[in-house]
Amino acid sequence: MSYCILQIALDTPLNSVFDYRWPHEVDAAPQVGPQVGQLALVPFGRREVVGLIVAIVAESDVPADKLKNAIAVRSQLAPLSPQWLALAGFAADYYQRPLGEVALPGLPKNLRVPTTVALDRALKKMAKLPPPGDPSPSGMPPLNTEQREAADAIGGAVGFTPALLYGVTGSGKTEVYLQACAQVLARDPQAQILILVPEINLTPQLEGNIRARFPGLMLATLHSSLSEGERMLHWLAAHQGQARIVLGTRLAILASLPHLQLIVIDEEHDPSYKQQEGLRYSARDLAVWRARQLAIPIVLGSATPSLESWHHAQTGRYDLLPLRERAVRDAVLPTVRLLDMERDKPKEGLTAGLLAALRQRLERGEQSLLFLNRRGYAPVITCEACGWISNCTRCTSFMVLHKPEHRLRCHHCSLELRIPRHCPTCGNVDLQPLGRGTQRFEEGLSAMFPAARILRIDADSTRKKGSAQEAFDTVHRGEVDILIGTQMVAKGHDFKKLTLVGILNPDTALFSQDYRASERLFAQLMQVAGRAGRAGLASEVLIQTRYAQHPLYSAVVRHDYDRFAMNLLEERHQAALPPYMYQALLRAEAPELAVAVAFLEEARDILPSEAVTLNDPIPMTMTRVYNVDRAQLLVESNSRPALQAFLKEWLALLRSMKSRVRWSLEVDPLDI
DNA sequence: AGCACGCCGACT
DNA sequence: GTCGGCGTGCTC
Repeated sequence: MSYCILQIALDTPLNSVFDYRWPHEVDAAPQVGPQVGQLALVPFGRREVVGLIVAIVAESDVPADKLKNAIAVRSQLAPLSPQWLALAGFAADYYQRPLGEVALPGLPKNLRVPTTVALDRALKKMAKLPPPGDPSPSGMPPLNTEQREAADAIGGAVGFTPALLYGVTGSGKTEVYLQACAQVLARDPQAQILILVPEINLTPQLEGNIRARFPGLMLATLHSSLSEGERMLHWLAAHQGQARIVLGTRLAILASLPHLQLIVIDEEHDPSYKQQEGLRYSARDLAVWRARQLAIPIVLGSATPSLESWHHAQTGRYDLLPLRERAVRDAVLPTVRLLDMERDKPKEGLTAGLLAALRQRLERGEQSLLFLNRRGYAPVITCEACGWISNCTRCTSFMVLHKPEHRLRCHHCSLELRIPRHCPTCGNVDLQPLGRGTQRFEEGLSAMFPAARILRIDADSTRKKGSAQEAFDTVHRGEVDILIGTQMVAKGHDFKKLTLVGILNPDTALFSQDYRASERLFAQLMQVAGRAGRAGLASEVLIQTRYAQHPLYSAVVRHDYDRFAMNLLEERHQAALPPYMYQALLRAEAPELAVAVAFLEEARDILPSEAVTLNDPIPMTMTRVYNVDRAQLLVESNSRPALQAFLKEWLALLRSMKSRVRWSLEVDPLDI
């Protein structure tokens, strides 16, 4: 009996692999032993955990008395492919995290427990499933010329071919995806396709469309609201090649797909492709890397592409596939008009122009949507006598007035208070709400349109599970005249009777510290505007603004993304910002701001570099959240490899500082 | 990150 | 006298 050494990546912040002994017969055939890419159960400290075998070697540098034996190898499961391991390895390197922290959390939880009962049960179930089936599509609608060209370009592409499918709402992007998929599936009887969407609950119709188009194929979905049992089955279906199409959210980019031939990223500009905690990866960027590595085509679709992708399309790195015609039957671009709040003074926050438009829709029995990214009744209450305002005691933010619940609520730490009867500092009983949220608009509208059926949809009104769906169903059944909502109503849903979209207070994003705010605002306005005019009825988008001359709004009015993007890219170029600059952000948090800043100052000076610029630490805009102060340090370079090389060395030094300050690094940050 | 050990305050 | 606070130290 001799042994080999398994090098195993574990889900721990420790930046290394761990060596374990694996006993084996000296002349055992090599294929019966453990293989790279398999999972293994190992003792780790006082626990038993599942890790990933990343290498098998003869000797270990670890002292023999420290080496333990691996307990078991999950040999019933085919190993993850070298390509998959390379993807995880790239993500780990690029985002500067240990391999195990990247590779393991993406696997179904039931694969990572000491027992194999769930795995064995799932494998048995999968074995009973009928074979993959017939890839032939049912009912292919005719395409217009542009759609045909785009579908053929994607479906017929050979090798790494990144393409940006640029088309407004209603230009028929989905049909292009589906017909490109049909070509790929028909060509290779094993081909698998990965389709990513921003949020799966918002695109239930896409799943339906795919199932209807490819009735004989197995489709697997991967997203966070699956049960553990479902997740295991769907993951296995992808891993074993049975699922020919995998539809998922950003986490699906790490799915094991041994025969992947095409990747589709729908709404590629959507910020939810960026993970906002833990490993802060961009599923879109990893997808492009994965496509390059596998030498397969990838299509990024959007009506308002991210500037990064647009830039690549302009410079020829991506093929630009424009859809400029309206292909969807009855789809009409809405007319966008600006309502100048300086001239048309609002009443209850609503201009005369918007009120008239609402009245008209009520008379015609059509629906209206009012969009406002601010929930609650008023963002703050104040005492006019002494100037007191409702600050949160734990955060650098205001306590938001929630009138129906009779509460002041902090949206950052969820602190709740009863509404004070009088001013806490001077005793004045006359406390005034300042500004307007969805609840206040709802109240004002009810008073002005007592006969109208008004529904508010925001995080507060849909707290109960299933209540959001119920609310949307009510709108779809036509039982709502005026819908008022946040973010939540901006995506996905097509309301057939909706002919008016009012945008209530978009101006704040125009002057944000965050240089990406205007890019996001434009995308968001175009997206909400797309909710109207889906059923051939002439429809209008009205934007209430104090800055009616602002070029962003003129671009929205003209539906002119091209020009808007061109100007924005020019600005970014002048100001040396992404996509002309590569960034990373070091964040630190501590009970005292000074401690966090001191840590960042030390970090700034620890590794002098020519190729990267380390800016001075600054407190975050929202400095304090839940009694913790946060600050950040921006690292920039015009060379991605230089930035990467610097970060690797820098992080090793930071880790060795052994500071008590909690810190984290984000590569390619979206919010600054 | 877990999960231990370890040494000082308010409870049955 | 114990339960438990979270400081710090380790994981092949």
